[in-house]
Amino acid sequence: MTIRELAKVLGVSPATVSRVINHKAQGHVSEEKQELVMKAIVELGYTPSKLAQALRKQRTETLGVVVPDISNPFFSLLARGVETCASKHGFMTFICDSNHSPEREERHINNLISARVEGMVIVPTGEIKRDIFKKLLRYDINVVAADRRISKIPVVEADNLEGSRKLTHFVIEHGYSHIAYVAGPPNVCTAQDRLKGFLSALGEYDLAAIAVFYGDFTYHSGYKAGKVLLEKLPSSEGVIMCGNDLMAVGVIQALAENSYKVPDDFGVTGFDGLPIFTTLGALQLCTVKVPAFDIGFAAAKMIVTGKCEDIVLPVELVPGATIRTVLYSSGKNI
Amino acid sequence: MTIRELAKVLGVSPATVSRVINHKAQGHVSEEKQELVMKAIVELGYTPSKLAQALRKQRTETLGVVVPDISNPFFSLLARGVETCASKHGFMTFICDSNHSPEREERHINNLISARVEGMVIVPTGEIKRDIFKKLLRYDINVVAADRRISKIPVVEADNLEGSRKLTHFVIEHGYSHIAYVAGPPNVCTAQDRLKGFLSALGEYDLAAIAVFYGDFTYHSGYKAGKVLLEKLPSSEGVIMCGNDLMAVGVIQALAENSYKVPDDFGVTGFDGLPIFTTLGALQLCTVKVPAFDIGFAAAKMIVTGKCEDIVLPVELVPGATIRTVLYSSGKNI
DNA sequence: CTGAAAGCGCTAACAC
DNA sequence: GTGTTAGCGCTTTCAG
Repeated sequence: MTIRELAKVLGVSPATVSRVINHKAQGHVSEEKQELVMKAIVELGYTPSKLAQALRKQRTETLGVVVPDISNPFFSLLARGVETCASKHGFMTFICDSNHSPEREERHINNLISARVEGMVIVPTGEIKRDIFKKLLRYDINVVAADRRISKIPVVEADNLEGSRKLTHFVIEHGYSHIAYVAGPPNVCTAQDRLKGFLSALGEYDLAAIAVFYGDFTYHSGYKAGKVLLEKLPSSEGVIMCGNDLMAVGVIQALAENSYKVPDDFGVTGFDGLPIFTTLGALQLCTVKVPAFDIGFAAAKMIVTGKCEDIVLPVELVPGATIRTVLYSSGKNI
Repeated sequence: MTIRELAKVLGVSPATVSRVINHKAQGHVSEEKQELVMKAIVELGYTPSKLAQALRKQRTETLGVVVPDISNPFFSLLARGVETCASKHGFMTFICDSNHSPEREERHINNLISARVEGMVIVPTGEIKRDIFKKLLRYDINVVAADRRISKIPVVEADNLEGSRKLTHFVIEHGYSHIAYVAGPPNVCTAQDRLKGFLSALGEYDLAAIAVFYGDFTYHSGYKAGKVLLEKLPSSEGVIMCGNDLMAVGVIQALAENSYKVPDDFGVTGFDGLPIFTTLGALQLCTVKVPAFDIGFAAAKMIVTGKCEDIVLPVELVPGATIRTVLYSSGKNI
């Protein structure tokens, strides 16, 4: 069923049908023919081909979004933000999963270029190669980085540095002075920003970290960190701050297996503030809420509106119940 | 940059370029010209337009998948399964989020038809309307339902009935005889199957449920159920079985707020077995693992291979640590 | 081995 | 108001 067939059935020209499909009938197609066409469209189940439309109009009205792992609630929320904004502007969205692999990421980007998306938002696994840039430019496709900065493309990110600093202040002001940190991977800028914020806040109080453990943002690495750090921290006045919620949950699990209670024996903090984690288990995680949906939404908006300036979104401290007040513990009065 | 421009630059015909792009150069294009073309492609950053290709070949090699909520780990895992299988066969995937709304679902299906996807997998929010069916047929688009059955289209689902029955046996054999159930929404068949399996297993032991609470699969509804059921169950020998993990976590939270421990005071079970939940908090949830990824993968495979017969995937009991052994409690010897 | 030409489904400029 | 026509970027006969 093509526009031509439909036109033939009705005894009108394809142009007439096209005009009503595209809402350009106003004053160009008689009322009666408009109704005739519209009725036939629903009766025959005709649906215009976006392919042909896009080819002709030179506009696909599609967006792409590439995330490292769609089954991670943070990224799927971000993707949802992109889709929501895109949909609002009549765009369709290709959601792609790079599985943390630069190769898969590149393949997806190429696919999206080939699909002639009008723009894409990427949570990048690393820098973007020269030849990819060339193609993007060649086909006039806007790219914006979400959540993580990379060179030469605009970014929408959260204020991880400030969030981490605030969280650290909050912890210190609860009386903790023995603080260990479980950082995310060194090659991911969000992880670095959070670590930096932590260290800078520590510096302001003339404190030093008991230990810094490098994980990879997974539950498992948090669990391992928990096991290791257990030996370095004094129970009942120690706190383990984590680069994200998932690792915090891993830490809590590790502590639980050694019969330590949170926050009675150890304090624990996370980062991300995903609904799924903050309210999970018996207690509310002390964390920082990063607006994943908003990041995606803003990134998509950049593309559809064409305004491409960096955006840093504020974050919000979630006090939770996984830290407590520590009093005059090791002779140190805060 | 079109194929014609590229051809002109090289002084060859578009047909020649097309042949090398489509790997149809074997014996049709001289070695030297092949290399010439391939070099030019990377140097000029030429990427063929899938739009034009699809229009001409009458094959888009794209799939669509519509899920109720992409930020729910179960569905994003399912979507990932679809995407993985599709990608393996050279297909691109449109992932759409219906947000549990039949209207949004319909809009997405229409968009997918318009994009001329070769097939789509849907986790349906309800039945599919006649006129949608007509269009699907008109454009020869295969649809398969994933996770939930609906009329007249093939389905890939998990064996919820049997899984729930097994889980209930498992619980009863641990000595529990005071069992409450938190069901999912009545209009979702997975919820109904799980409830049925539960009731049937109960019947085999001549037991009756203390109470059945209807939730909606959300954390919040589990939480509410927990608060309510607290008053109906005897502590230390009661168990609350839930229609999914998320509600189980809500129940655990509600219990915790009333200073009840799991499994010491109450047993709790879930359903889904998502990695994110089974290992969360201090204890491993007793649940049934539903292969979300495999469901999506199998559904996509149905479409790309054209074999469309219903599939029921087996599920797996995860013992966990949220139930314990209850001995000869209320005079009832199991 | 290579190129010319037709046409996939649609829209927009132009005629009437 | 309406129809005719050309052409978006590509593939694929068909000739040579």
